[in-house]
Amino acid sequence: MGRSPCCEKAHTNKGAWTKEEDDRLISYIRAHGEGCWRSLPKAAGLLRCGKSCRLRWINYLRPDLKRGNFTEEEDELIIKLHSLLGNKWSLIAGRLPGRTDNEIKNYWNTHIRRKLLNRGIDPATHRPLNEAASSATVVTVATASNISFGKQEQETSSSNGSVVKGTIFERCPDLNLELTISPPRHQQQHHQQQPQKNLCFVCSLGLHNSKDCSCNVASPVTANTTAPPSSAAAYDFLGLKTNGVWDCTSLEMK
DNA sequence: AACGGTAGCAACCGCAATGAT
DNA sequence: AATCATTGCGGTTGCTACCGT
Repeated sequence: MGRSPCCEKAHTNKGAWTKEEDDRLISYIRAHGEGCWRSLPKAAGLLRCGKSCRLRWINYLRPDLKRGNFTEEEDELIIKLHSLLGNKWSLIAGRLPGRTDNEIKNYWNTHIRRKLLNRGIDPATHRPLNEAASSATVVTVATASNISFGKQEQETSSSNGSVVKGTIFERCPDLNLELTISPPRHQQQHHQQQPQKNLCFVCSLGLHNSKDCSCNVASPVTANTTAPPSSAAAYDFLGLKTNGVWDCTSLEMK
């Protein structure tokens, strides 16, 4: 038994959005807020499916979007986050205020991939191209070994391709690339006003009191973040192990 | 000026995850 | 626990603008 279609395709528009459709969607969401995407098109008088409305709003009509070129800092941040998270575009987007997952994904595919290739780096593995080619090991986007927990790891690659430590950090030593746990976008808006402590990567993952902590912040970041007891759990938390109760998606509190 | 190739980006599609019943 | 509905994500497609010949 197949899934029911998300909308009556025969009665929906497709393709580029018109100014009038945009206006209708904006005014409806301003009046009623986001959500109920399935019923929104009918209520807003749009001949679009809910998914299309959601995509249009999230990617282009949201008022908090930052349009325009990516800065060099954003470039490097995306590269770093991609090395940690892989193609988790929504998570990466969560670390770049005003940028959307779709925008970052497109930017990655059109600009950053080429940029990395020009540097001689495999955009998929973030390792040198010649080395990536010779390595028999499939290196997932975020090997546990290239996460720095506030310590400068200087180990270089081994011949079997198992370990490359700190390569990205060495390339961009000035960049503050610490990940922080954050709620989804709509929740972020409520929390953005609150001042945030400067947390190290370990604490940002909820691993407080860890021996790897470099910022010595003892209390949890948020009340509903349960901290795994060790840095090994951080690897799980990032989805670096296979059976993930702790996987990348857990970075967003639902 | 015309044409073909390429790059960039908006939008769609299918699937997985999550929530509700 | 099972099923269905809905939402969200990532991969892919297709259109348009730009550039070189």
